[in-house]
Amino acid sequence: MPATAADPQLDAFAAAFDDFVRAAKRARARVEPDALLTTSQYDLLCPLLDAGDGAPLGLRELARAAGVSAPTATRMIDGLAARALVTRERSADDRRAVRIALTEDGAAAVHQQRARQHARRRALFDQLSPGERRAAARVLARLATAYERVEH
Amino acid sequence: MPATAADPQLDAFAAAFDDFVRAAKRARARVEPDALLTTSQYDLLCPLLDAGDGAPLGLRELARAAGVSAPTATRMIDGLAARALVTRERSADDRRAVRIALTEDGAAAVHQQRARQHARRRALFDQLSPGERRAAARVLARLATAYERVEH
DNA sequence: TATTGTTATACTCTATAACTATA
DNA sequence: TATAGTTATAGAGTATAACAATA
Repeated sequence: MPATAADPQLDAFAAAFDDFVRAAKRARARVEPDALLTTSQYDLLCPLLDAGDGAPLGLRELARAAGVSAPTATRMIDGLAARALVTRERSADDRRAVRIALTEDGAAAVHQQRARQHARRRALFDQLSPGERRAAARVLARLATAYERVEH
Repeated sequence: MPATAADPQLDAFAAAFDDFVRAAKRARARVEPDALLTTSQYDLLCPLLDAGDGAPLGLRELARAAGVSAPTATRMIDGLAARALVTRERSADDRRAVRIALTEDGAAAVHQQRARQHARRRALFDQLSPGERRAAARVLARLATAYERVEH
């Protein structure tokens, strides 16, 4: 029935991949409900925390890093500013630009989210034997580079 | 600075995990734009294809399998029915229930999506050496079970 | 009373196109 | 003309609460 010959190894790989994706999705759904930030908001604000100490960044910069369009970032920042998690000010040197910075509450929220993510990673890690840990790190890194080489 | 002692192995695992997630997200973004179905729609309709040959299922059944609420499934089915990818009929035996079935176009759309997913998996698989393929299948399966055991 | 599904409502995420203001 | 950002518009996905119809 299939157009291509069956490949048991590929089938095993695909099945494992599916199981992994589904398990990760369920795990995320279990944790997300009471988080202060959605995943998208976390991705958008992360560069501000990494820039450190209230250092502001431009909207375009945040949008590009998070992989969203500028209007999407504007909308998201609207909501986050309304919750007083970020400030948005017109830049003095270039009056077209805005300078977006984390408030204390905003930095705390991003920190909290990061800590949760670390805790989840650690809980997963803790389930593995030492050999499995090494294998997992190697495989995930390898898959990441493989993805980048697939029909760019 | 960190509250817990540094663990280079955990750090390597977490970094590899992050890289993997980001690479997967980028790959998905590259492929999705011209697909007939979104990922959510595909997840909702998959059980209908698996049930086979126009066999109808109830709305609640589809919602539960896809992990969404009943109103969400109703909305999604509204859109899919408007595009003539599914039919929705009141059941004769239980007049509360609706029977949702794929049309020919709907089945073709789900098939197409599945074929694309397989092609992407295969392309990734093809990047790996035989040893890496075995290791990847083993690790992904292991991580899936580990997820299920994390603070249920 | 319990179940199936829909409507009402509300919010987030997402994009493209058109616009403003500044450089 | 080019760049930074916003507004307008549109649509998907998501949920909870309230409802209708049927069992």
